[in-house]
Amino acid sequence: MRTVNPEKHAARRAAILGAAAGVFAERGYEGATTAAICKRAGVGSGTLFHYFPDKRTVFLAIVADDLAEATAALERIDRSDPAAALDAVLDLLTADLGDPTAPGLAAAMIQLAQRDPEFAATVTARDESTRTVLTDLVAAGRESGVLTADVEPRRAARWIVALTDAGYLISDDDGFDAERDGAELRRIVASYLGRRGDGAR
Amino acid sequence: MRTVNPEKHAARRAAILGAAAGVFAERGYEGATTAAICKRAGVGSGTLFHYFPDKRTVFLAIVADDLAEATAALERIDRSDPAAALDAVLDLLTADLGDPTAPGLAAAMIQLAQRDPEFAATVTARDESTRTVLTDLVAAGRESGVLTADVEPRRAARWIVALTDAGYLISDDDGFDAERDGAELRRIVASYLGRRGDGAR
DNA sequence: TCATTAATAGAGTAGGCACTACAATAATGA
DNA sequence: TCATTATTGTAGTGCCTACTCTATTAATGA
Repeated sequence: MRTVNPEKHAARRAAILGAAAGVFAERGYEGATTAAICKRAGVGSGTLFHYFPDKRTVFLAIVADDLAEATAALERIDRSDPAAALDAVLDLLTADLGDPTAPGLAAAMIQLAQRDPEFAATVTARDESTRTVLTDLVAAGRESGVLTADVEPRRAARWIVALTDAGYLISDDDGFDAERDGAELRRIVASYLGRRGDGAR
Repeated sequence: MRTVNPEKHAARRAAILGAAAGVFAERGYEGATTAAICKRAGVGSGTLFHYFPDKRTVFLAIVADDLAEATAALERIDRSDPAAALDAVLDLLTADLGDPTAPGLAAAMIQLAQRDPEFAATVTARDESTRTVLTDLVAAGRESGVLTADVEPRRAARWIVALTDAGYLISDDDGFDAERDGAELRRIVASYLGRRGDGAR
C-alpha cells in the first residue's frame, strides 16, 4: 500500500502555483505556456497535469488561494474602532505594493475574467469580501463622526478598492516608491472620506 | 498606371483597427487571433497582412493612434484658468468611461507592456503627455490658491491618471454608472487637491 | 481601351500549443 | 523485503496559430 502524503503534495502544489503566478504575470494568461510554468517550477508536464487538470484550473487556483488568504486576514481585523480598522484594511490592500509581479497578475486576471464567467465570479468574490467590510466601516465611521464626507458607503468602498488597484497598476512606473506612494494613497482616501484630525493617518 | 487612394486606404485601415480593438479587448493580446480580427473586420487574412506586417504592429497602431488623438485633444485645452483646465482634462480622461471595451483593452495593454519594451514606451508616452499637463496645472492651481492641499504636483498628477485608469478597470462592474461614478471620481480628485469652493466641481 | 499595379481573398505551411500515453521511479504499509 | 500505487519525466499527438503565396479583381492614368 501507499497513501498520499498531504504535506509533500501541498508543497509541490504551492511550488507550481508560485511559478505559475510569475509566468502569468509576465506573459498574461494566454501568453503563459504550460511549458514555461513547468520549467520555472522545475517539474515535467506530466507532474503539472497530475496536480491540475488544465491550465485554466491552475490560474483559478492561484486566485482562489489568494481569496481564501485575503478573507482570513480580513476576518482577523478588530472592527470595534472604525478608524483603526480602516487603517488595517488599507494595510492589507497595500501590502504587496512592492511586488513587481502584481500589476501583470492583475492584468491577467482582468483579461481572463473578461470571457470566463466562472473565473470572473471568483475574482468578484475576492473584491466583494473587501468591499463589504469597507462598506460597513465607512458607514460606521460616518455615524461615529470620524468621517465627515457625504459619501455613499457602498460606492465609496468600491472606489477605495479601485484606488488601491490603481496603485498596483502604476507600481512598475519609474519613480514609484512603495512607501511614499502608499502614504499618498492613504492621504487620498483620508481626504475623500473627510477624515477628521489626522490628514494622512 | 495606378496610384494609391489615401482615403480608401485610411478607411480600410481604420476598419481593421476598430475590429482589432474589440477583439483585443475581449480576448487579450495573445488570446486575440488574427482570424477573429479578419472575420470581424470582414476582410481576408491577406488584406490584414497587406495593411500591417504582423499582429503586434496592429496593436501598436491602436495605441499610437489613440496617443495622437489624446495629445491633440490635450493641446486644444485652454490653460489660462487652472481650475477650468483641470476640469477639461478630467473630462477627457473620463470620456470613455461608458465604453464596455475599455477595461479589456486596458488590461491587454498592461499585459503586452509587461514584456515588450517598445510597446511599453508607447503606452508610457500616452500617459506621460497627460501627466505633464496635469503637473503644470496642479502647480499653477496651488500657486493661484485654488488648490490648497500640500501635494507634490508630479506625484499628484500620476495618481490622478492612475485613478482614472482604475475607473476604467471597474467600469464593467455591476452597479457601475458612468455618470455617477465619473462624478465620484471628480469628488475624489477635488478633495485630494484641496480644491476650494465647489467640493465636487 | 488597355497596360499597370494596388487591393483583396483564400488556401496553404511551418511551428508551437495544451494536453496525453506510458514507462520508470520511489515511497509507503504489511 | 515485497507488493502496491502515488508520483514523476519524456516523447509524443493533433489542433490551432501567425503569417505567406499566389491567383484574381478592379481602379487608375494614358
